[in-house]
Amino acid sequence: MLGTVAGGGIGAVDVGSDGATGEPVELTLDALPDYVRAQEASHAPRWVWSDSAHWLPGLLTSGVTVARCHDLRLCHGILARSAYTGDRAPLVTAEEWRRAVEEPVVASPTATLFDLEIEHADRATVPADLPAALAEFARQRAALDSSGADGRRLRILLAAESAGALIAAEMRSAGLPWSAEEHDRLLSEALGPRPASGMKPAGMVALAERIEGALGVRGLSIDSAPKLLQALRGAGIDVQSTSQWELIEHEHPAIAPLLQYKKLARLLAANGWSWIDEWVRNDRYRPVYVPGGVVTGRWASSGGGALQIPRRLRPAIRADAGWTFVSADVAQLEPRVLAAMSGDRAMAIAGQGKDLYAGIVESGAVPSRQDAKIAVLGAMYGSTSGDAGRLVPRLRRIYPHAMRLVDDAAATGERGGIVSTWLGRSSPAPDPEWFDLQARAQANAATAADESRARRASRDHGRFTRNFIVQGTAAEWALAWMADLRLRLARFPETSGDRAPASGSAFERRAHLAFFLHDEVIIHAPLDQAEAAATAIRDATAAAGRLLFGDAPVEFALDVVIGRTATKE
DNA sequence: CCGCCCGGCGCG
DNA sequence: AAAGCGCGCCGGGCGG
Repeated sequence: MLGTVAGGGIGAVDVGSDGATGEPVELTLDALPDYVRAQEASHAPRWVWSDSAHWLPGLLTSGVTVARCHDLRLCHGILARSAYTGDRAPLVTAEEWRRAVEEPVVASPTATLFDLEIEHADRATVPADLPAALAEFARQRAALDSSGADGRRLRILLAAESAGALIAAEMRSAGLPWSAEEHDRLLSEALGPRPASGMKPAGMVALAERIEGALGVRGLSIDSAPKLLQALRGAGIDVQSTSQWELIEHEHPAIAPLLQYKKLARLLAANGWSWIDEWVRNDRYRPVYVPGGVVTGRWASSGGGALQIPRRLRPAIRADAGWTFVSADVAQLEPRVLAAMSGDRAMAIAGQGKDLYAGIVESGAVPSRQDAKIAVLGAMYGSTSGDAGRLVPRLRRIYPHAMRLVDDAAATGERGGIVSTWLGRSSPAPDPEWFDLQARAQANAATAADESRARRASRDHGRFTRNFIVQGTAAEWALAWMADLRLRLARFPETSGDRAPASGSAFERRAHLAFFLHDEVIIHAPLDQAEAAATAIRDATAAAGRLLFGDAPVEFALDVVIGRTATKE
């Protein structure tokens, strides 16, 4: 247990596995890293602290890593909302911890970008002092004890969520190896050489001229959607918006250069040269990962768009000399998770082997792989029209258990109810306006418009809860996967080879996690540890499946690639 | 001038 | 004009 004490020092208390607390120790901030290092060496406790994002960056900067923690902020967020929690009342009424449920922490990227001092991570989030931490930990233990058999799943979820907080901080500390040179080369190839600041790259200027010529307009502001729309319509192109999926339907000489222009404009704005200047230092990109930042339990990110790096820039992810990447992604994670949680044997069998969609085609449900994909995504997202609307009912016949689970989740959501993931992360209730809308539609004075608005809101929320249980369970599977993998990698020997100067912590001197994207990890590994890291990923995949779903016959198929650039496919 | 919303598009 | 979930970020445009 770690917390601040009056006067600005640090207080620490040993917490036994039975929850018994020992004598408090008082430390100065400077003495903290050595204290934590010593505790790790002697008995590797599970550190209980207010907020990993508060405590860990400074420790990592000092070269200290911790094996396990219990993150009170993240765990409060789960327990205070979970339908699995027996008695939530004491947590819900703990006012000072409410932010943990209401708003995920988004660190200020500018404040913490290259300076991982503890002071900078000290944002107003949840209480960081020792008495508050002790009180909250006691509430959380009591909440778990009141949860009966569901407590087992919640405990797994809390451990996985807390491990995710460690991984997020460690990955930020390590950074993603990134070649600014390769990035610049890719940009120049697409856009032309870097222009003076404020100027458009030559590639975009040339396309703009072609677009103006084709539309018969001079001085068009292509970047202004209203002006562009007006110009398109003026040229006889009957569109309602300027989005690419609508433009692509029309035949006109302006369309091709316009679509190309939009691609380049996006690349320049989101990941152009100023992105490199802002986010890449010493061959490292250091995004802020936000564990639990999405209601479903997925991570969010803040700063540089870490979870939206375009595929075409993947070649800029470049391992250090003497190192390589081991990249792995899970094929069709979400449908596999759905098969497991619903106990749908037929769907599980379709997923035996690499490609679940091919298995669905073999089952005879649909004629082609593309149809299988549309049908499965449609089932999980709640599509009712188009190809998906036609294909989903076939799935309902062949995989009744899987479909029943998501259909029930949707029905619950349409009524304003709450659904939960496999391990017990629960969906937020609709806001009061939603219930107002439903009540108004039920009233005697309700108009047809009231009823249709209410029905639409109801369906919208049903699609949200339908997807919530699958996306959320996939997210906790991924957390369990990474948590297991992280501890396997931590047992690798430290490499004796040369290392880039950016390295600070011990975990960076062996194979370590460098990137995570929902169903995909990238490990940065010394060349001689790459094969072992690949094995660790495969072992972690099996372990995560067992931890969540026991002996259910579901396979989680992996694509593993070893190489110095982290390209996919 | 600032904050906010929104269209649009990148990722899963 | 998206059908069909979850995000973050950008620039334009608007209201204050």
